[in-house]
Amino acid sequence: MIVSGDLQCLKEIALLGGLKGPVFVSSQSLAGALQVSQQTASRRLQALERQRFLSRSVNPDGQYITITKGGEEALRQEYASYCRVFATDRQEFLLQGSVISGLGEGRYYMSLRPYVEQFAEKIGFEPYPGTLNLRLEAASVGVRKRLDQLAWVPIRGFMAEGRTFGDARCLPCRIAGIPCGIVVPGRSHYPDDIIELIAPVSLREALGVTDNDGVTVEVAP
Amino acid sequence: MIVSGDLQCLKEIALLGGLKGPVFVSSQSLAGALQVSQQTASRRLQALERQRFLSRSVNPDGQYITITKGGEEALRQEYASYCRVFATDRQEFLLQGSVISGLGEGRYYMSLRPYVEQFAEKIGFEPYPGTLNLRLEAASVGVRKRLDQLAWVPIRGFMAEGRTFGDARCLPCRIAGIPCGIVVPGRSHYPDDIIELIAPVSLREALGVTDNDGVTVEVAP
DNA sequence: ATTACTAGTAGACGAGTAA
DNA sequence: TTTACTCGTCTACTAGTAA
Repeated sequence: MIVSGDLQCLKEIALLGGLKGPVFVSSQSLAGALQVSQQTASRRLQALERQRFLSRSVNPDGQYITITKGGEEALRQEYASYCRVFATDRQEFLLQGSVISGLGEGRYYMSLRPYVEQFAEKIGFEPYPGTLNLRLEAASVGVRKRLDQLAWVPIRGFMAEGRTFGDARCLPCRIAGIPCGIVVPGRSHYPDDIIELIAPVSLREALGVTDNDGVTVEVAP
Repeated sequence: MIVSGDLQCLKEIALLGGLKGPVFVSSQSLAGALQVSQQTASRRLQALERQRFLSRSVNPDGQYITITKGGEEALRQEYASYCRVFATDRQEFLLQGSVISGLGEGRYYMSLRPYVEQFAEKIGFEPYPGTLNLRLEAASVGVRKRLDQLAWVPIRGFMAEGRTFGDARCLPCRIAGIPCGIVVPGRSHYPDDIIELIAPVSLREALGVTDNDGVTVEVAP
């Protein structure tokens, strides 16, 4: 097991080209890059050599360093860890739920021009006047929560007819290839297990579904 | 500057999902993963919290940990290093955005000789005094983040007229064949969806664009 | 210039333990 | 069970310096 300080040193040499061939380095310059003393850099190199992560030819005016197969292996392992951390960006989320009846509010809001225009501009389609409400499976509720980390599109509220229409946010997604959006009203705390969807068409018609039918929503950030 | 031991700890939490949301961890289990004592793991968490790389809610039976923006940035920086080490395939990135008005600061900075000379030397052109600001499409914001893994050209700050002008970095790119550069001020936390561009000519004139017009930026490392 | 030894020491470590 | 404190040990650091 390589210690993190040594690994950091090995990475620095790799950045200088130590994987492709010998690089000329002084313990002084390496110390600068690692923000440690020259002595510590020197000791790190000795340690890495002893563990056979690199090989050196030490000269009176510097040294030529090459990273060995073993060293490359150690670096690749670390690289793989970071890939796993950030590969989640391309991860796909699937939500499973069943159709329920809403209160008809969706239809009202989706007919208001200021909202419609924002959706058209920001999401890429004019929403059909009406929303599809889904009750999520228990297993999907956790997934739903993770969606909050993604890049939702903000929808601004407005004033009209003497009242205030609040902010909202929308997350683009797909159902059976149809572009949709999960819409969440701004402040009101929505139940965890209910989502409301907009689409350019009537989803009930396009999918041929009615109350209690199962639906899968795909979110691919 | 985050020390390597702390970074290793932060990475471990990221692997457990600390970037997506709170993860439940005990210092004991973390200690096992890091091959250190429970006390050391606990100390690492305190250090990371103090440096605002993560936030915690500590309970009598464990703790919920979330990695902050700052922590994610530190991890991405490390990831970027490894990407540079192992980058083999050259891929092209396309950013789509629309022209917005800046605050006129770009014009000021791009008229300062120490900056101008560095751009001329390192990027290959003298920047026109003024920058083009773009608001990125939602879909391009993710692409923008990935650009951080490429090899940006560092621009050093300087002192003049009794004040300090900060570091910056620049990534060469093209718009409609015109060589450009994306410029990001050193430390200041820039909005994710805004980029600032320099070019040897006035981009507004050369492209014939004005506010809200769409522009495509090509980055080919 | 270099590398890397010795010496002295700051600080990181794990053990024990309280809350 | 937890977290995280104190404490004693010893590692790992920097400074000085030889080759």
